[in-house]
Amino acid sequence: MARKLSNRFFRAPAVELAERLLGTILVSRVGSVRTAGRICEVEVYRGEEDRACHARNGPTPRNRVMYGPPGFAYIYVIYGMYHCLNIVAEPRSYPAAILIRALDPVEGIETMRRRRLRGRRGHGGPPAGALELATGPGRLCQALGLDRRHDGTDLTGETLFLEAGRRLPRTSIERAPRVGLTEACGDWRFRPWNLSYRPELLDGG
DNA sequence: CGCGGGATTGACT
DNA sequence: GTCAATCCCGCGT
Repeated sequence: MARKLSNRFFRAPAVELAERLLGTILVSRVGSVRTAGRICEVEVYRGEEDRACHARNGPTPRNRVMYGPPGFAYIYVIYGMYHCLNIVAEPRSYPAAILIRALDPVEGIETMRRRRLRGRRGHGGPPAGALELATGPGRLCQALGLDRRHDGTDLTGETLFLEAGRRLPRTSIERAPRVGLTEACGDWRFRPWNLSYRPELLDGG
């Protein structure tokens, strides 16, 4: 059994935590089923001054978890039909979170497939293209069975937690601007706070 | 209380 | 490449 990461792991500056999250295994135990994937893309949202961060206008009912201690899940609804999972970073009262944008599935893959099919609009027939299980923040929440009820979950608990994985060398981490931001974010739009790696680096390459 | 918009996705031209 | 789905949030009134 892999080592579950303790609260100590989360106590790091947000960008550093984002680097350390890459390559770890995110595990959910929802409905007594275990599903897990290796984190391969994350994004940093940090501080009220960050115009892309949900805390940009101060504390609200939605973002309250971001103002709490690190190591908790901040989950919100987006576009009325998807959810996004974040991991709270930085000390209490400093709002910051790491958006989990993509996983490489490693466990419970049939469950993930079932949840993704059930979650599709229209409950339609077979997918036209390949069914992406956990690439994309909305998709991975579906695959892991996460929704608003898991907002505020302690990531050292039994429902949603991390297991140690391979720590990536900093030089193998790709840095890019965050995805999906508008010009209203000003220069914050271009900060290279999207972190990812090429999965083949962990497949033996 | 109304209204604009969103850290997305999937279907379609 | 375009565009609709779908609804909660957060702000202005």
